[in-house]
Amino acid sequence: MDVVACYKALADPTRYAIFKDLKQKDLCACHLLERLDITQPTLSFHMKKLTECGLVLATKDGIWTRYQINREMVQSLLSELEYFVL
Amino acid sequence: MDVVACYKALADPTRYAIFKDLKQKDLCACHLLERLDITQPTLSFHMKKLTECGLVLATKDGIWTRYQINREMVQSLLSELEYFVL
DNA sequence: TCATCATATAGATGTTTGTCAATATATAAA
DNA sequence: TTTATATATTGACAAACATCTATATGATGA
Repeated sequence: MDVVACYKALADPTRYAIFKDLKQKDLCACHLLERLDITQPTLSFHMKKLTECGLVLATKDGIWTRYQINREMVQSLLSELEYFVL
Repeated sequence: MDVVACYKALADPTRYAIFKDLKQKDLCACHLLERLDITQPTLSFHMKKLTECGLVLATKDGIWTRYQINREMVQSLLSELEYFVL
C-alpha cells in the first residue's frame, strides 16, 4: 500500500468530488461524467489515479466500467492516519 | 477545514516523512533539517504547507520554532475519511 | 461485418509544485 | 551595537500535473 499515492489521489478537488459521488452509489464513467464539468479523457485520467492507488475498484461490465470505493483500502488509510492521534 | 489542502499536504514523500518524524516527538526546524536531505528553504516551504492546512502547529520559542502535530485537525480528517467506510 | 457506444491512450499546452542559491528578517548573545 | 544563529522570502528552473483535442481500442447490436 502506497500511502502517499493515496493522499495524492485525494488531493485534487475533482477527484475528491468523484470520491464523494462514489460514496453515495457505485457509478460507471458515463454517469460520473454527467455530474462533472470535464471531458471524458480527463475523467479517464482521474479514474486511473484513483484506481491505481487502490482506493477505487473498477469492474468491467460488458461495455461499461463500474467504479466503487474500495472500503478495505480506505480502512487501511484510516489505520495509518489513526496512528498519528494515538 | 480544507480537506483537499490536508490531503495535498500529506501527498508528498518529504512532507509525509516530516509528519512521521513529528509523530515521535515535537521538533524544531533545525532538528528536522538534520534528518532530511533538503536545504533549509525547502524545509521552510514544506512546513508552510503543513501548517497552513492546520495539520501541524508552529510555536515560536525564542530563536527557534517548535513544530508539533495538531491532533485535533488529524481527528477532523479522520472523521471525514471514516465517512467513506460507513 | 459494420456501425455505435463506452472507455483508454497519445500528444500538446498552460499551471502548479518542489527544489535550489541568494537574500532578508528576527532573536539572542557578546 | 555588532555578530551569530534560526527561520522566511524571493526568483529561477525543471518536473509533474490537469486539461484539452484527436484518435485508438474494445464490446454490442444490427
